[in-house]
Amino acid sequence: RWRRSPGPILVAAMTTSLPEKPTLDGLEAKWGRVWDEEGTYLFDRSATREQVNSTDTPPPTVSGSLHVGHVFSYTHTDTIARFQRMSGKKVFYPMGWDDNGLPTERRVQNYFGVTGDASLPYDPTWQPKHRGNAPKDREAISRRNFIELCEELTTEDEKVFESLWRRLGLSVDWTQTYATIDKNSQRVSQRAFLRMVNRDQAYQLEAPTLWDIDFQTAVAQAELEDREQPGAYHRLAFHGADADVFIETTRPELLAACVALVAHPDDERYQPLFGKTVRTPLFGVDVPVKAHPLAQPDKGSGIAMICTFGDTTDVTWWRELQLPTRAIIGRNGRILADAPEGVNAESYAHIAGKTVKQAQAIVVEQLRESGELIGDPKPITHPVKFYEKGDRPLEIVTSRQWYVRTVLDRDALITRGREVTWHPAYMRTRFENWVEGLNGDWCISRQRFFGVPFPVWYRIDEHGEIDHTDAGRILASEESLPIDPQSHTPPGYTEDQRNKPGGFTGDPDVMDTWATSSVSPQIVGRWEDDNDLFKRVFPMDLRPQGHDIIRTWLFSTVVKSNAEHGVAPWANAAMSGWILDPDRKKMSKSKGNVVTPMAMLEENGSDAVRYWAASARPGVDTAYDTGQMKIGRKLAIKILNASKFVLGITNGAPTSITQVTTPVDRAMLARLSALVEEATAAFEGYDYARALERTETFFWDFCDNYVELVKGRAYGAQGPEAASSAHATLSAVLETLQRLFAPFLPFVTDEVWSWWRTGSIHAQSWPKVSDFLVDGAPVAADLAVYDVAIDVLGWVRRAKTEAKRSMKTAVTLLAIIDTPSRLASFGEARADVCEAGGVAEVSLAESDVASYIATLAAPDDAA
RNA sequence: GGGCGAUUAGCUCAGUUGGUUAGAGCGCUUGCUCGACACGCAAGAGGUCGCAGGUUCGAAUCCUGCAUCGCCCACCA
Repeated sequence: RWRRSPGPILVAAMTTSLPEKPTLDGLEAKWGRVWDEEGTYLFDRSATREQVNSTDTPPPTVSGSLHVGHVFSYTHTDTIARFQRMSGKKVFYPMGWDDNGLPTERRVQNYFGVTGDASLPYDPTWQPKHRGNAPKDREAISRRNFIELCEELTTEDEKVFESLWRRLGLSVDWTQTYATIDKNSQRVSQRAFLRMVNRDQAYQLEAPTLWDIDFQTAVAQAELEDREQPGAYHRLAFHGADADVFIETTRPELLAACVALVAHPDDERYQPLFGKTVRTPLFGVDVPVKAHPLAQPDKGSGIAMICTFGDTTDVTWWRELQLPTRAIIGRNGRILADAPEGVNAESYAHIAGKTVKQAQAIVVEQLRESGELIGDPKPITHPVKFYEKGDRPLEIVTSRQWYVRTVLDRDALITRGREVTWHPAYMRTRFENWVEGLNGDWCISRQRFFGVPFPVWYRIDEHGEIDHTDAGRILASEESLPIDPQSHTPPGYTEDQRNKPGGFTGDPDVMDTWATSSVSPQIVGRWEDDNDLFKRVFPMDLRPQGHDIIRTWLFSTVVKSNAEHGVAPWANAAMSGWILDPDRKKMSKSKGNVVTPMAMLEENGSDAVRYWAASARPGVDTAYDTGQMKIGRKLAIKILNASKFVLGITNGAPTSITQVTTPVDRAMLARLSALVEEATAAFEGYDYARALERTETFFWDFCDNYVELVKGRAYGAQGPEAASSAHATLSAVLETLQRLFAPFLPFVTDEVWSWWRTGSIHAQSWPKVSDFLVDGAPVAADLAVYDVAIDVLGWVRRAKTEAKRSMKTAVTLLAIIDTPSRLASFGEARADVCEAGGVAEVSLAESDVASYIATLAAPDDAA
């Protein structure tokens, strides 16, 4: 088999030798190392705010499993960061690790087989007995031992994440990393908290709170989700002075906690009862009948029992109607041991200590016996509130918690949201829906171990009572942060006064994970610790995140920024979509269809995976699609081969677009300029997918049509000047395409760039329309020359294909019938078309309708 | 109950202010080893643009209603 090798002259003139057989293998390791060594992505902190583009990178939960969705959305952000960098911005692109909160605690519990117990003393010599595969029965250890394990494990997890991100080619500045539990983050969270307390934007309150009985902590409205659950309407008889009143309830076990009945003020059926009392069945408590507009006449019997507390409506009624409290559910979800005052102790004794579920069965049985249950319970399914990570329904218990004001600031928060440009724009509606639907302030305290503590102590009076009032509260000074009130001593006290009468006690709670994540811009910008840096990066340019956490992370960040700075925290918020199974269902672990990201990268190559991710338009849910990755891989290989070929012809020699003289080449240059304009506009609108798609389409056309068209001329078939025009055009297009692809395919583009240029392509400038001006003006070009040339070349190809003949078959005569204008355009490209198509002779004829007749050489002639 | 998306070829999706025969890739069919690339090249088949009305010279695109799917929110006795 004959194959021509590159001539010695070409090789000698090469600035860099081209590989004989280019490959994608090993590019991730090779270029990842170079970028790291050369500091390609380091932030230049001497830049002013105007010169900076800053990204508020989402800190992934390191204790969670690595998911394909991470790779997907972080790639989107990376393409934008790379575009900004090439556009001349000093890019501030940090990386955070969310090692805060419950996911970490859970993972530590399972991994080491331990459980935290605040009552145990710290044991510095203690060592875990298990690492992975820990048994179910867990060893209780002190809070501090537990936290040490959290830190140990998250450090390991962070390494796994970082290696994945590097492999994926994120252009993160790896000197700018943070963890949501590190000292800096703790200091920023605590400082932001203290300032909100001092401005009365945060406050402590003992009140009914949504409570997870398994995690034994308060949870916030934002962490709730509804789940359809089976239940049943139980019709109960309350005893009035004249007659029984019937209510329907799904929670008969709360009967002992009933404090009133309520009906709508306009409900004539119950108006006579308002102001009177009725006696509860079984427990024999006299409760008032009240009127309230929230009561719905068409629901159940139209009159409801108010318990403390069955749901959030109960809390509203209880507060607005100023009802007494008769709590019966404890923090562990079991019925309290002692009956509330006035409740029949004998009946109560049956349910004391039982779970809610057990208590319900017992109460129903007792009601049945007493005849106060009317008929059989009617089964229904209804939505019940759950903590999003929980397994049992939430209860409402009274507890002391810290809150951040949000309800009163609704208007300001909406305004802040409108200062942000949303991508896609309709996502803003979700934010506004959420803000408008707020029904309480944001509860930020959690009764957990691993998290940022509240920098607060409380005085203990001489009777041993903790003083939670303003006077009794001791706030840490900002200079002392971060502090842990469990191990640090407040000013004016000594450690031996801890938890003693006349002494002090530390706030036992930690902040909700979102209370820390919500200051991510302040954390990465080192607010108050390095205000010189902060003012160069804040407010930030971009918050990328998933649309599922608009009500949590996005919302809470706006709350904090509004409270502290009075501005929106960023100019743009870009929402990425979900990753779905190939069958369009949301990917889930339980279905066993989760692909590990590292395996995905290794199998397909990072550029290919990035191509798949970047092909999805902003905010759109996307199927996991290896087919799309294969296309990306083919594209990357094509870039290798096309670059090798073009550089083989042009020698990699420097060229100038002033050498572009041939009409076909001028048309190509004009098209290239239009591409740059379009790709730039797309990127500026955060539509990376569009920029990629346009560039890709252009590239394949360039390879299949333009290169084929000018190949002969580039080899010198039409003389040196015509060849030089082709060389200059090929070089300009190749260089521009390499740059345009760089944000998407960073590995292969830096590889091909290195074949003929020095420095990383990622440090080069993004192409500009002004790059294609000659003497200050766009290149004079007739775009039709290229279009007609490609049309005619297509006809020649079709004729050969339809005849099932090889593309090298000669065309003895090509008759072109077309409009005068197109025939004229063809004349400008005639030599290239004939060369590329193997056309010996052309005849032209005018007509309004384009057509052609191609006469192919006889098969024998080909030989 | 309120809101937001989506619905275009077998599959995954473009279609940017309404404008000539609706596009791409994958898959499929038929061919082709021309001086880069078989992880390639060429050509081809394949769609009444969810349904029903309306506006317009002209609608995948604008308006109204409906259907299906998905998501967000909701005080759910």
